[in-house]
Amino acid sequence: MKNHNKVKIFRIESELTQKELASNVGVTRQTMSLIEKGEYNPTINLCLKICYQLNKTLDEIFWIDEGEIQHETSK
Amino acid sequence: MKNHNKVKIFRIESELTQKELASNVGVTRQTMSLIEKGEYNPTINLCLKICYQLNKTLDEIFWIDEGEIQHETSK
DNA sequence: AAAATATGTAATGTATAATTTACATAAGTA
DNA sequence: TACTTATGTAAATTATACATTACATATTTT
Repeated sequence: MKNHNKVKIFRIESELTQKELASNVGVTRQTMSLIEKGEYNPTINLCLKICYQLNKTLDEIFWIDEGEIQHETSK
Repeated sequence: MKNHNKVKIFRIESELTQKELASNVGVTRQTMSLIEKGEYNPTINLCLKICYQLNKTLDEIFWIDEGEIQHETSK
């Protein structure tokens, strides 16, 4: 299932590059790229670290309403 | 890093057993047990499914303030 | 034009989330 | 007493999050 989130939006607002954000939360740039594109399903601990860096909450960055879930069949 | 959350609290409020909640979100009872105990670091998709079942948001169940993080050295 | 920065992505490897099977205990119930 | 229900946990396996290395393109800067 695809995983939209608002990481890219808030990262740019914070004037951070993928590399900087990735480094700050302890993952690689590639991992951050895939998370932004919704192609990885990050763990809650990593989501929390991203929240702390971007000064946002889980709901602000990662909440998806139940009706909006993208299942594999709809890609 | 240990992963406290309020899954157990809200599960009991919802009068669900571990088995029922696990089955409803598509994991095993054992996995749900470990998540409740903070010994697994679930993915955001699984967290969202748990939220939908318990009618709560990510912040209500999984938010942890940055200062409250338990690192492995403090266990 | 050349060099540096920012991002995308593919292939392979490693760490760990989650499964499966199984056994254990406590508490309620027939 | 036996039987069922709810939970904890351990060992072995599988699936997948994430790392590593590498190469690509577009944009900016010198």
